Amino acid sequence: MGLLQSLAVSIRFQIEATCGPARVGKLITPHGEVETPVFMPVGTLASVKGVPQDVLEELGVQILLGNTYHLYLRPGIEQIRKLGGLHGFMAWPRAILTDSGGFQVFSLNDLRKVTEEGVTFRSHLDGSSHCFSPESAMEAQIGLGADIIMAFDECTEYPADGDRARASMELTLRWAERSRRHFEEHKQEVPWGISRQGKQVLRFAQDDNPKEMGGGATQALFGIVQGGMDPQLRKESAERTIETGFPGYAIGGLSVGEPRALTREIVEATIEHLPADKPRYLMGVGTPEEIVEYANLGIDMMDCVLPTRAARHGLLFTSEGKVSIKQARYAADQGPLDPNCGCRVCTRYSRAYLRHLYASNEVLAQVLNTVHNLSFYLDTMRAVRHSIGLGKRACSLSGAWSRPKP
RNA sequence: GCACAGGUGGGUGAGUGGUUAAAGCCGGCAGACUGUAAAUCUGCUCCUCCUUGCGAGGUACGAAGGUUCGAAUCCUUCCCUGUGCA
Repeated sequence: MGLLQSLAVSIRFQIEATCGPARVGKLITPHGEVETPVFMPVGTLASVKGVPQDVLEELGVQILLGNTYHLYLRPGIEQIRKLGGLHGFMAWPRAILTDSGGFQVFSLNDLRKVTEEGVTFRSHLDGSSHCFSPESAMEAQIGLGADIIMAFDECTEYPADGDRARASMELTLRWAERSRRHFEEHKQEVPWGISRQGKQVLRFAQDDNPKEMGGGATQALFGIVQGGMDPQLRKESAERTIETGFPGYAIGGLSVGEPRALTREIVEATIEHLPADKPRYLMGVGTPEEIVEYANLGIDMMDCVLPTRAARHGLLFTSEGKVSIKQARYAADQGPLDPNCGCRVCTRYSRAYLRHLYASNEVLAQVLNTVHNLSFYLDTMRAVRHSIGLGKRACSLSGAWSRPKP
């Protein structure tokens, strides 16, 4: 691998304590430190649906996800680049990770065609035709300017037979190589992000971390391990992705409809082949109990639409289990959503009010529900870091998660 | 009092002789949601029974009668509601 220089300063990962396979650490990015294990809320369209950026900051969100495919279609990469990159555009001073669009190869099943070169998509917005290749996905992500960007991969569907899983894995490996090559040749400094007034608004990065990152930090490109549900393929995918060389590794292709026990099995089978000193990112996971479980297994980063989407659908996660706030039983319930939660929603509003907002289709229902769910997830991860830091295996905020509902 | 228009399941509202226990929507109940085509989607929602099935009975479209093989749908009377005129 001597041909390609190793990356200039992009991110650094420090492990501070471990407990078995679990670890707590710091991911130092051009836009601040991220304490790991971390849960990353999903903000596909440069927005965590329903929650303003300042509220996200107050909740303690340290890193957000954005999506290349969606932002490419609207408002367009060039537009965002001109407006200060994703950070400047959405006025988010902390870290951002963009997904490459690889997942849309999977989820937009009916609207795409995969070839060696890349993927031809039909826009879900207007039906227009677009191509994504490893190179163009890198170009787009360089334009967006997130701190961490992802290799362009193919998320293997489930179920997939052995031949299909291997072929898909091989394709992802070739795309990983192309992604890295293109990125190395074209990578740029992460834009600080410029506000409307022309001032630098991203003071956190500027003031608190200038020496760490030297102000000239580049983006970091992570590789993605595929291999379907076959531990052998996973091993091979991990080893060969590592050979290509990335500052962090993601486990992709899970949470695609397989049984949960299998997800865990594959995570364990994959994780043992990933380097201990690099961040490990499990993509698309999971429920509150799952994120705890995976942190215990040594996963450092996770993201999932579940807390935000479920919130908009009236499903709330609490220390006492799931609460479907839409139910009429809460119509006169004056109690807090979660008596053990200190979030701004639980300390201020009643279940009856939240239920009313939901039933009335008020936008505020989505806002408050999302704030609570994110708060619950972030609290859970804080507790996990605390426990692992103390050398204890983390446990879920409540046993409710592992108990069957009464 | 007269003239029109109406009275349908928890609400609203289709249906004007037979595949109608009765569309759709709302409400109610249950469920799904895991790198966001998702403020979305899926069931169920008269009663009883069972072998839970495009199952068997029973009720049901203001009330009571009638016509008809068959009526929410046609006729008669009554009750009620809205609008207009006195």
